[in-house]
Amino acid sequence: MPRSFYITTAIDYANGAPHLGHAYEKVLADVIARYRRMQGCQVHLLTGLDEHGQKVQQTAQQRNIEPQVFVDEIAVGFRQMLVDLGISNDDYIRTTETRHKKVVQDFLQRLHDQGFIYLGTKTDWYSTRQEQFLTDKDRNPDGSWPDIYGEVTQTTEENYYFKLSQFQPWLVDYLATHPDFVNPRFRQKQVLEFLKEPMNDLCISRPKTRLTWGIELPFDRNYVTYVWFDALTNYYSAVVDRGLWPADVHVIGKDILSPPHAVYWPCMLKALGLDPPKQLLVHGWWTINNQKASKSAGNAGSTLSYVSTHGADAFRYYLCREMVVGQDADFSAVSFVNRYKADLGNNLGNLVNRLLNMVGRNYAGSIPAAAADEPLEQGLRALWTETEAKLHKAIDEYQVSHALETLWVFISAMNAYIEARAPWKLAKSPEAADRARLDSCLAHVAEGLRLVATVLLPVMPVACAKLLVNIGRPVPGSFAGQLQWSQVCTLSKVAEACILFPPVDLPAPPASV
RNA sequence: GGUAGUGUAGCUCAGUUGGUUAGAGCGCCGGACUCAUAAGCCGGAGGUCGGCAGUUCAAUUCUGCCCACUACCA
Repeated sequence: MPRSFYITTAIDYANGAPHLGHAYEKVLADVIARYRRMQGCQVHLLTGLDEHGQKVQQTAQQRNIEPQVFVDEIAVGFRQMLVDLGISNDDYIRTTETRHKKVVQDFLQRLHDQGFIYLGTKTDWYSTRQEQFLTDKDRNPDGSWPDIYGEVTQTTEENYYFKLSQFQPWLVDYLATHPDFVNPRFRQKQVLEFLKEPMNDLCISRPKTRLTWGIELPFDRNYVTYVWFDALTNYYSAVVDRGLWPADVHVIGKDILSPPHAVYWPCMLKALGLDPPKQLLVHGWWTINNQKASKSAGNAGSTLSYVSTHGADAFRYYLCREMVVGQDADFSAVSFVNRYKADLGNNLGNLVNRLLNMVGRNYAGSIPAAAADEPLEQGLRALWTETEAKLHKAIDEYQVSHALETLWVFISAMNAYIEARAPWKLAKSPEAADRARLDSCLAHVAEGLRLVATVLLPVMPVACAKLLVNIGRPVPGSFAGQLQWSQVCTLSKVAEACILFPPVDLPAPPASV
């Protein structure tokens, strides 16, 4: 019985087009999912779309269409992005689906029955011009309201509240006893810091007079539920029939760690008698040319164009290599092109072609068996053993960039190994010993590339499959028995040539991007 | 104002459970080579590891204070 592994991304909010942040989170989750699949886990990768709420309702109104029609349109764009990026999600949940609504209502009813939800009143200041509630934070320093809000009136509104505060002691204790709940660890400290202050109960409803585009409260038809009980529940509603709860990892951005994922969600689950997710993997934000990615700057979407110019694999590699999970990273045309040319084209792609050409020239395209075994060969094999160990460690900590860094040390070493062996000289030697060295050289590079391509499949599925096929090897569906240094490439027929990462002439990018 | 993170070579960043000459990639300079996507290899220049103080035989790594930037909170 293979171990199951349930991993999710945050669901994207259906207001606007997909951008780099959306893309990265999917890629990171997908790489982890593919890696676990190769390790033999029964993986379930979930992503989806958050489709309710004020903004969606407003935008649909402005366009004079039904909200459902609007989100259906948005969903097409987001799902296309998944296809473009090669994301291997097993499911796609939309919060307007019946299967989701049923679970949300079931949750709400159960909590209401058990007394965890109550009706409360709250007095607020409301700006009719901005159609939003204001807090003291919005005031001018002198206590007056800024002009942009127009007339500000005091309103009293009844809403339903979840007794969040009563779970605070439990949560503090849970975090103390589960130091790996939030990865990276320094993020967990921030959550604990947040929990030093007493929490308020969580408002979970909006009256239909203000918001109709949402899931109706099962115990009061005049209200819909608001934001978190709807959005967070997707992780559970999508797998309710599969018995996959609790999730192994929720991949999220740092902006929605605290309080939603680290506070609301575990407390909601606790109240329902369900386990919290096993871990939250929190990534940072991308800047673009050292500037905040934003819709107004128009820089966030344009980065996705590299998928079409350089391929999804290169894009995935760049994102994984450049961002240390947890930290912020910067996306720039210069660094993208550098990574593409240097890491992918020169170090890896060119190495493949060196091998194919030499095997073609000297062995009629059939990989020789290793004959000589000297310190150069032993060194390369020892480096692989070391590389593989580091790689697994890095991936287990979800530090994909470290894993790739380590792997490129090995790729570099193969290039250096070829120089040291100088097969073009060996080929001209009449000595039998030199012929044996030539055999070994090409056999070792072939085997090294097989290992690299295998272990890189989760990051660059298409390019690595192509690499394996071009050295005459099948594409494995599992790591089992595939990561030891072996002689399986012997007598494999290689392709004549293979350009994995061709030089790309870029259309002159806008100077600002 | 509080809390956290970051501050290491020109640029982007690793790393150091405290210990000999601090690392990588890119960029730059020089060299040798030619199997290859003018790729690859070797060598070199370049750093008071943010500042100050403390602990220690020894600190870039630990502690305290300070400075700068970022994020969250107020």
